[in-house]
Amino acid sequence: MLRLHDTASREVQPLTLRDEGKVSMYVCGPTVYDLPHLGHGRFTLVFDVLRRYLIFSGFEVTYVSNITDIDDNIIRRAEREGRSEAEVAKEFEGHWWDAMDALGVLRPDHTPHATEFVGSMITTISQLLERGVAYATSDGVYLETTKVEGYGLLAGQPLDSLRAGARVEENDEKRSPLDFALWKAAKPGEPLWDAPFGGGRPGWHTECVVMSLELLGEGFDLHGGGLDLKFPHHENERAQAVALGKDFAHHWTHNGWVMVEGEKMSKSLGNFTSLTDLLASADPRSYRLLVLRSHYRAPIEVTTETIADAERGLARLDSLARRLHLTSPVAPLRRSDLNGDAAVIESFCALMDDDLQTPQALALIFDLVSSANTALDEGDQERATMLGETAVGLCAALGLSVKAAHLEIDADTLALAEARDKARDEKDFAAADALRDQLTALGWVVEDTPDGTGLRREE
RNA sequence: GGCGGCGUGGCCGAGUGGUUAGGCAGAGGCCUGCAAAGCCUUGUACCCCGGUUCGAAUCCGGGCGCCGCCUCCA
Repeated sequence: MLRLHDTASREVQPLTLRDEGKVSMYVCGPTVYDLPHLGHGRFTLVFDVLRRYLIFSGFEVTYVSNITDIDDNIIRRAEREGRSEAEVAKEFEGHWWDAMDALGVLRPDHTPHATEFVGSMITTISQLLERGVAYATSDGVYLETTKVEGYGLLAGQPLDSLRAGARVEENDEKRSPLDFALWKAAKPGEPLWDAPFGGGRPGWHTECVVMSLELLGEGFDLHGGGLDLKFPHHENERAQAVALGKDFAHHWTHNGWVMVEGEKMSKSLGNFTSLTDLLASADPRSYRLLVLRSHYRAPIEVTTETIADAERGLARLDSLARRLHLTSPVAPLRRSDLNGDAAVIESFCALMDDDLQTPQALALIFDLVSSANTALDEGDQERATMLGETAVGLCAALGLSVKAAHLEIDADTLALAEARDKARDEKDFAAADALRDQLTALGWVVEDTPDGTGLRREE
């Protein structure tokens, strides 16, 4: 069974399952008020890899990831741009899915929107009030964290230090600085939902508890997100579940940060902060490779150099796929459907089962690439294909597709290639080289193959 | 202030008490008409100072440097 780092215990632990063979996971999604950034890209890739690997391992996975479509940032933007919150949310949710599709991140099985669950949230908040663990103030409803058993578990810090660092707010009705809003009373002009405790909107931490419990049920297996969510967001989700007397997530996993050349993130330095920009200017697969190349809990450095480096690594994979005419499966691959080098697949799984050691798993794949190329050079087509299929299959297990597909080549280009073959046959190398130059100028990379001039697009 | 992480060869980035990570880039060679792709070979690496040990980059102590969280930012 897969062993994964658990934030609550701060140890790598077996992922125990509520239902045998089935994994239920909830990953906190975006608040859609702006374009997705690199951090969004990383966490979605990390958990996409986890999900795909679980599927590869034969589990039936239910993956839930929410869209927060109402919050202060959305309200501010809507106000600034003179349009509705729903319009803002819709626009940026569109950008979100565009980016996810480009990254090859599988769509969640369920994508709850906060605004669809306000009724359930109101019910939940009422229950917390009834239980005496929440209280109303003039500006909303708060959870009384001091009444929650084990508050601070995920933060991993003594409550005193959390308290010491808590922001001093103008609201002195809060009984503890750590208490957080379950419900925010609407100010004039703000969108609101009616509730017994006054019109307003839900606080951020409430939606994920309500939606995860409603869609996955009590005691679901895994809750994930970026490192920054562990406190206060996940801490506060957990606090509500505990206060409700409900069994919440059994395993907490958080991924590390994205660094962009220290703190400088200006576009003038050539750094990417918007995922949308990155995806437009580089092969989207390069970001997945970059993410896989370091451990999911380690910080990663994203620069134009590291992206370019990953793109060249990709070229090596593509090149093998091209030599062997292999293509990646479209649907998530299962181990039982992969025929290949059994020993290597076994090693791969052992690495992945040990807290997702993707860097070593990649090393294994690149070793396969070398072996397959060697076999090809030695004329052992059968062995080369077996090794190549293993490599492509393991890439698929990580969600990394290879690009061997033959491109549509227009008639003019084809004519140039044929003319070059003819010139080469006639040993007219000056003419052949001139034709190659022409093709290069058109953006093609010319590679000689046993079948004559081979063409591929320059990346 | 409290808590936590990190410092590996030109770059990125794993790992480990003694044995080749891997990728990219570089050098040499093979293949090729020449290239491209591929293959082979190659690289004095582990922040500093002590200590433990037969042996430490890996363990312990100290130092230096960098970073994050403690603020509804993934």
